[in-house]
Amino acid sequence: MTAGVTEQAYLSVGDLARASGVAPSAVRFYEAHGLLTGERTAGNQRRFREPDICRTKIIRVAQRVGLSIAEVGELFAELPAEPELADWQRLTVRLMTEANQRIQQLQRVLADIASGEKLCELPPADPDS
Amino acid sequence: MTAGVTEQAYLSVGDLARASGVAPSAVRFYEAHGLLTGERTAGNQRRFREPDICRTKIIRVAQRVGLSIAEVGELFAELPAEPELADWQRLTVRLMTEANQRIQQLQRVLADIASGEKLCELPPADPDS
DNA sequence: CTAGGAGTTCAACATTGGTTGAAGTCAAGC
DNA sequence: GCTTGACTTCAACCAATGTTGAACTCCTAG
Repeated sequence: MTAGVTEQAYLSVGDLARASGVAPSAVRFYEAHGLLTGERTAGNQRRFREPDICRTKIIRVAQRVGLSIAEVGELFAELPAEPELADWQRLTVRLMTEANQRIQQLQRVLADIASGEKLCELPPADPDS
Repeated sequence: MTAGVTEQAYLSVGDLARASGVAPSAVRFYEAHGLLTGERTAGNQRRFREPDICRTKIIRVAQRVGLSIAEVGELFAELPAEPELADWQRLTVRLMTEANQRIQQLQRVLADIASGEKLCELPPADPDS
């Protein structure tokens, strides 16, 4: 542990990983892809802030929705430097919209399957034989 | 074209690809992974049958549902050697069930996001300060 | 001050679902 | 019987999403 998380608002890679339920390697990966922005200590170690726990959890949720890392990046790109509650809320609304769209896509697939005799005609009983 | 598809029920890779809307390389890929089973001509070329159009279309639909190639393989493994209408229907029912499960998963994600203050506590206003 | 856990970078590997290219073969029409 | 397009195999490559390992540094407690 880097420091009592409750005392200081600084999180090492491991702290953030534990707090948000991902592997440390994933945290580094997300930072490398611009989803998280770490400051560095004099000794070149990453130090995150509590909102990064939020960001990391959002990444996981967004992935469950079906977004790629790049898409999460676009989402995060709309956040201001110091996001406020309203900003996070807008983001979650966008996520929910996305989720609903994926649901609708699946429902279209369902409809396609249901009308599926068109997809899969069995050899249509040659009228000549 | 290998032969008038209407005259003979034999399909080359290209015939099957055109008929089911995938690339020839994808057809070979599916065969290599056991989703399609081709006979061979004396000259070592693949020859498919009309039900393989059906199988190929099902592969695409299953992928839209979110199944992996391996999962489609398991699905196909339950088909008898000469599937009848009822067999195909059971398969499509399974696919629709799968699709519904994915929809439910997305709805759980939606619920998780909606209850999302838990996910993303903003710095919770330290009571000591 | 030193040991040991946690951090660093970088490269390689893994998986999924194919595509692409090279080098060579088949088949069908003229 | 030859040309031409479609076929064959095999290996390499692509993108996404990380994980793993090697080699090395940091930092904190004792």
